[in-house]
Amino acid sequence: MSKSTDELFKNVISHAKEYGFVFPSSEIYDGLSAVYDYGQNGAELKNNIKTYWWKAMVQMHDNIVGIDSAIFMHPKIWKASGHVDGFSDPMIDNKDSKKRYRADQLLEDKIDRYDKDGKTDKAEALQHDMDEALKNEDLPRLKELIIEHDIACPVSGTRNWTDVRQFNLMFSTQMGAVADDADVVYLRPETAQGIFVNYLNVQKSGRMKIPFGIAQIGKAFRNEVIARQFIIRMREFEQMEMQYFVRPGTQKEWFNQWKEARLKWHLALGTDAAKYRYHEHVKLAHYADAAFDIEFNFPFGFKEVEGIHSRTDFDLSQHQKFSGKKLQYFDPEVDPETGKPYGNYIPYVIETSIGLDRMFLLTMISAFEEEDLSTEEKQDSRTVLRLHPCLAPVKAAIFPLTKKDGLPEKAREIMDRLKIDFNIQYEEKDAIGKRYRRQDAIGTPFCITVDHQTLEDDTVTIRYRDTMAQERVASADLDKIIGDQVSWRNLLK
RNA sequence: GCGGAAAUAGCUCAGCUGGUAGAGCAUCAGUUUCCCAAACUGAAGGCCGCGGGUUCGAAUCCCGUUUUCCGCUCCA
Repeated sequence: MSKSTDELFKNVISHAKEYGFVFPSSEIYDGLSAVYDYGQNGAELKNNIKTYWWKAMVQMHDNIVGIDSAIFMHPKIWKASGHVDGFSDPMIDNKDSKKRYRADQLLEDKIDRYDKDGKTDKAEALQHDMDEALKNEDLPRLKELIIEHDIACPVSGTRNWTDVRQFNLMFSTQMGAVADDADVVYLRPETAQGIFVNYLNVQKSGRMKIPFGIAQIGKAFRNEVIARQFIIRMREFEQMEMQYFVRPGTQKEWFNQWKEARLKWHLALGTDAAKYRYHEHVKLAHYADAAFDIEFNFPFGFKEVEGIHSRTDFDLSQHQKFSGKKLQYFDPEVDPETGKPYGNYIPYVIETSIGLDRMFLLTMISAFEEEDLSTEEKQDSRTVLRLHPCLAPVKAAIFPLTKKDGLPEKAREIMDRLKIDFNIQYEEKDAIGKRYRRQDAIGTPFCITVDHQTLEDDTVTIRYRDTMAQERVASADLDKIIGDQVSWRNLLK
């Protein structure tokens, strides 16, 4: 990280706290690791990002509907999805090289080596012992096996191992008042499964025809081994996901379509296109047949903001298997090749999954500017958030030029009218210039000033955040001027 | 989880070799000004992250701990 981008990131974090966007959680108790709260302006900005996404995905597509599923789900769901097995690994660290390994993989490697050396009996014995230990979740036994079979760290070559520890990335809690193993439930580690298990409900009650999508915005929880870089990786985070159900064989086509549509959604906000890139997954997860990330160039490098994954029929098939309920779809459309309907099948799924908190940070970083306004006479600068007007927490601020002569009353009158449609702030404290700068800092696109002339002819000055230019307009026109700029039409058309 | 660095007012930071806390900005009240960081007067705000220890005395030295940042590591 270069010095200037490092500075930028630090400044954005300070700014986010100072102006009520993001606070460390439980700060008066020293904070809670990797958990953050959204403040008064942050909550508005986040809600606006959600609205933009929801409108673009649900409202603009007549074949996509939105749901809101519970965070608690049947524990079997996480067996079916692979999270119980895939999200909890026995790990061991080498104290010399500081490298961490999956204990079972170290043993697997050893088994392979035994096989290669022709020591098949040893290989079989170890395989048996390991399977036994894994089945019983006997972690100390796994370490014994590593010691017994003289396994050394591939990096340091030493046998100086820590104990084997279980890393489970899912948070668990008990359901029901009596603590009992049988009642363990997990906090969902992704929102997608809430969509998959409701796929049939939505399809039937909404009479959805393939292709169709189900969208959801919601919290997910992961007990990350390490969670850092501000709100990039949090233990509690929010996802905006859409699962698009398609006929098998057409997934490639839809995958490409969504890949492009999603990048377009990002770029519509006016963010520098050069900051974005696609990243193709070379090593695919077990459920996917194609995967692209949309990455953004954060001050600390390119990071995933959104993933577009072709998930095949893996999830629905798994749920059909584990639940015993048929999750197939009857497609009455005629296949031109066979002349018969496509009939019953389990749909394939294209997933678009965006991290809301990352999107929030991306938006803050892109908008943040420390602008030098110095002239020959005096030094001057301002901090301005160049947020898209649709996303700005406060749409307009209303100032009486002075605190007397009836100007505050007039200003309040205009505010009372505008606040029905827009989030408006009123300020009369301090000099006008200072009030402008305060609004710049939270990204308010318009400042409206009521002066003595307003009392005579009902005109006001409107000052634009980005250019700092002022214009005198009729107060009656404000609704339209602001309305045009903050209309979702600007992003969705 | 390992290694390194840091933590002092809302923010940015100063505080020397130990002697019970300071600046700028921000906040609040008032006076004055009135279209781009104005001035003046006053006020509030800190158990110096937390807990131990050394000492007559600790923001300062030592140990532990929490949180944050950086590098590994991890990342469905």
